Amino acid sequence: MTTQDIQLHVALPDGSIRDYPAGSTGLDVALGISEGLARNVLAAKINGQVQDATRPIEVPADGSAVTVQLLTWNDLEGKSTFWHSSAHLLAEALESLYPGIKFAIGPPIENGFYYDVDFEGKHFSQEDFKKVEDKMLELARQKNEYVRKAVSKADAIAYFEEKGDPYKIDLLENLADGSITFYTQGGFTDLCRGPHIPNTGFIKAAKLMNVAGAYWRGDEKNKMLTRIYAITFPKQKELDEYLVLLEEAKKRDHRKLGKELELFAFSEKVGQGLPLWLPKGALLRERLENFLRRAQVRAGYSPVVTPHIGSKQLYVTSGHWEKYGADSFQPIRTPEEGEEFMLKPMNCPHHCEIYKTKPRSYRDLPLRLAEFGTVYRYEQSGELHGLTRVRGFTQDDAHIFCRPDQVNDEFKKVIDLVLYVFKSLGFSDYSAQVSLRDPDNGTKYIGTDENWDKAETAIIEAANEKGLKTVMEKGEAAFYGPKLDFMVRDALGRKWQLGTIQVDYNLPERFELEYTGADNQKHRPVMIHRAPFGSLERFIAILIENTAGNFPLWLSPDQIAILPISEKYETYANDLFFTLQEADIRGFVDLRDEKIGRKIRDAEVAKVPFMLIVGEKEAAEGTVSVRRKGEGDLGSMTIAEFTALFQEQVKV
RNA sequence: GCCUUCUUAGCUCAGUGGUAGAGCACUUCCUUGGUAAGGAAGAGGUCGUCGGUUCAAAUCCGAUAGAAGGCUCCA
Repeated sequence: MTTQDIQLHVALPDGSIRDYPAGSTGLDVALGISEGLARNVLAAKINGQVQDATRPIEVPADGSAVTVQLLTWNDLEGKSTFWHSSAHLLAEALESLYPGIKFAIGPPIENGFYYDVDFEGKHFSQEDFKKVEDKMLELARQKNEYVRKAVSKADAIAYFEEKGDPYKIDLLENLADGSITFYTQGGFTDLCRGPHIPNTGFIKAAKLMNVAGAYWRGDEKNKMLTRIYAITFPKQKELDEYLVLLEEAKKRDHRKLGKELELFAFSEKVGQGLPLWLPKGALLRERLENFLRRAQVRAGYSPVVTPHIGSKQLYVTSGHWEKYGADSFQPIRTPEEGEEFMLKPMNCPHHCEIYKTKPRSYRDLPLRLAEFGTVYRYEQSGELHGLTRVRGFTQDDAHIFCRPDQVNDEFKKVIDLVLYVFKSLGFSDYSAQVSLRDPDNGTKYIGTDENWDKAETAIIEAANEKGLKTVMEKGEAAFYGPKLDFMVRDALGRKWQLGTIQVDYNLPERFELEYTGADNQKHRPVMIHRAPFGSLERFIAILIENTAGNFPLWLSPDQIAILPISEKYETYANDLFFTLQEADIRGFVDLRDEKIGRKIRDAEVAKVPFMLIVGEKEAAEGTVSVRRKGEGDLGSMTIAEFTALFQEQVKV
């Protein structure tokens, strides 16, 4: 290698600079470091841009160093490249098994990838998974290279016209000539910007996860395609581990645990999406409500109660009728007068009317009205999901009516409250999302641009001042105002909105809310809508999945189980039960004719935090033998000692 | 709402054309047992519902209800 050959300066992530001949690829760079690395390189990140590891790295005209990061399975971008290439492999397998099917898009996702396919009436279901997986692995073993080729738009269109792939042509319509590339591996060529892994041989394990319908371009007016979800791995062992992980996650599913722990149920007769809270679930709910009630008293909220129905006119005024009339249960009519009432889909209009019950002075503000308000919404049947998406649910709702100069401060106080709630319940893995309006879709919203700008600025400023790490999402706002949403994941990794805080300049206008200022003039208050839990139902669902049903002591429906060794100690057990009940400790006595081992096992399975075993010794000494769920025997102690231990652990 | 799949005892599930089965739970009896399942017996299902094909349907076909995974939606 002569000096003239060295033209490419590569800056590696560790800060070192290495020189390579012009025309070197990411793989060459890897080879220069170690052969092991070269075997594992999936793609290369060149100056921040991910590209094929097999593609020559462009030498900058000014001779400056190029930053190169070699991506492997351990990098998120390496994984997504791997899965993107796997999507092509899936398509190749499908095409060879079902010639003539049409392909739409096949992107990588968080866990794996999917490909949208038009089977044109051909049936495809889970029974076909195995042969597709086998075909994929068979093609993978051929170690076919992913070959990149730039094509003109005309040639690209001609190719897919010849092949008869209308979706690809549709995609091409929106692409600029000169930027179009094809990738070919084995016998399959796809329109694709790349990048891809070097060859199919990296893919050692493949599993189709499920099939689902998906509208072309996500528009329900378009044809529904078949979406095939799949995942691949560079090692069979990793697939096995992933499947075990999925099984574990399913055990935490709130629908499963809710049934097992007798927290809630659904009944066909009652109606879909309408949860029935069983005694234990209701207890849990009540404790959560009381927890927040106490926090809200400290934060200066005033509880209010409003009816479950409201005149349709109320919602015409608020704008909910116009925006969500079709998504609400239709109005109930009184038989004589023909008045129309709606099951309330929102509490805010009721609270606005409470505000209006008397003239308000600037001295009265902020006025914080809080209610555990149960609302009903006609959610699409296909969208209902356990407790996370239901048709009747209770919001821990409150509306803060304040002066414009109080908005920032009030908003920050609400952020504090939401974070306090999350922290108390052990939710550390949340993300904060600023949900803004979609500037291209004005008809979705009510209110003036000026008010929207004010509201959006207020949220962003308050979030920044609180040092919250936020992501901005356009088009996610409520129709009357922007939101700060707190998102948490469920056991299967799906994101749900829990807490929400919304600034609203619009409803005060619609309801003509006023207060008298220090200047003796009428002014318009600003509303902040907020719900730290969001909905009790959804919050509890996520709580169940986060804790796998092992609730903190203060929330446990049954905090103790008293387990007499035999029926001889029944009286002592019952006396103990009443004593502890006096100390506000809740639970039950297991009087079944079973051995102690059995009673312990059943209490453990029912996830009861404390087991109190009483027999001859305890009855004689006035003690209890304490066992903590998941930990085991703590030894015997007096009832007073146990009560003290309990009080220590029951604190929020 | 749309696509795919599923629905058998209280729960978890087996049973693919010849009129239903297991484990757990439940009831009764025996057992009075000291830190994760003591033993025995019993009871329990018009196989989601309605209709069709068939000599015969849990099983095949259609409709309908509910559930699951997605898509669209989500105040």
